[in-house]
Amino acid sequence: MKAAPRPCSIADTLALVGEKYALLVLREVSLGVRRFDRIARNTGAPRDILTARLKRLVEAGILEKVPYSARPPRFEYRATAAGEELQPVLVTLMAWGDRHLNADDRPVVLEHDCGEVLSPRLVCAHCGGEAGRDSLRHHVRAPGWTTAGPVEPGAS
Amino acid sequence: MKAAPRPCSIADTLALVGEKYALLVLREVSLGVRRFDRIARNTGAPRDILTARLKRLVEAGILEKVPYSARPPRFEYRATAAGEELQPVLVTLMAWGDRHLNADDRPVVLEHDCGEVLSPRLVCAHCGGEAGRDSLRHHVRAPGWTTAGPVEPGAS
DNA sequence: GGTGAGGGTTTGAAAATCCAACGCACAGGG
DNA sequence: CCCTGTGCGTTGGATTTTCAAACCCTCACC
Repeated sequence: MKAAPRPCSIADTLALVGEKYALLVLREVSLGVRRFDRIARNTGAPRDILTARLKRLVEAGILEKVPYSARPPRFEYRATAAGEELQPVLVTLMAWGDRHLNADDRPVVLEHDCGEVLSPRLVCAHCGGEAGRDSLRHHVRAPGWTTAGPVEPGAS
Repeated sequence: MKAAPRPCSIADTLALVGEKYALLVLREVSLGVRRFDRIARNTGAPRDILTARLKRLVEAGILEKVPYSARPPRFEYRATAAGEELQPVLVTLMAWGDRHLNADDRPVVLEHDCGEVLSPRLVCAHCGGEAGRDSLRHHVRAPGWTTAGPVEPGAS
């Protein structure tokens, strides 16, 4: 055997949406841009790559194809419920980039219902307290693994 | 000209951490795994790729090299403040994978200070209200762009 | 009948990935 | 001293992906 990587939902999620352009496609769909040509232009993805990404995202249940014309057969792409649940990922990535890369002029600003510009904060749904590094503890449940690595750090 | 993609902090952030393995490296570092060999094994990244990713993340100010042995010269990799601010991204990705891919047996569980298993929630730091799709409005500030796309949808 | 839009597929060159092997610097043991 | 092992990479070559541009097909419209 040749040492499987750590079992992890982050890795599993990235296997679906971690390829180049996948999250940008989702961004466009979230913005209401649902057609092939527009998504291609707005993301910069080559058309053949976009074809592959859309196919994968549809198979993963993140997007769905909805017909908007029968003849010729034409579809648009919409986020499913699962797809919409990825929005916090987009928002969080955007907030990081706004802070660290585009501090002086943000390309897009999100306005929250309350009227303020959104700065997103991750909290515990249960107690409402901040969910930051210092308030979290990892419990590795995958058999054979610990926080540091595999139990048997070499052999099989 | 050949049509630049939409200016966007999500894209800018992904240009740094969107390559394969980059976020998994950050995951390991966040878990306290800081040395080359272990990161390689736990993520599954080929060693040459890992070299490239670490270099890029260090240059981006997300990780830093800290010497832990002078002779032979050896370094470990730690998250900078900017790097730690990416943790919400990891947590959010993990939550999605836990819900949609590993619902019946999560490889890793996060426990919040309050004693409960964390389910993360994104809120507005200002008012504390949920920051979901329906409570957000996009304002595109980049010149020449609207929510739907470029102002002049073809020409330059 | 010609033109144009929408949504892809094809083609071939360029870049990134993967994996195994190698290199180097040192530590520890015999 | 010699041999082995560990840590951290680098190198070489085969394999995949990406990319950009061109092509194709179906219709709508004039």
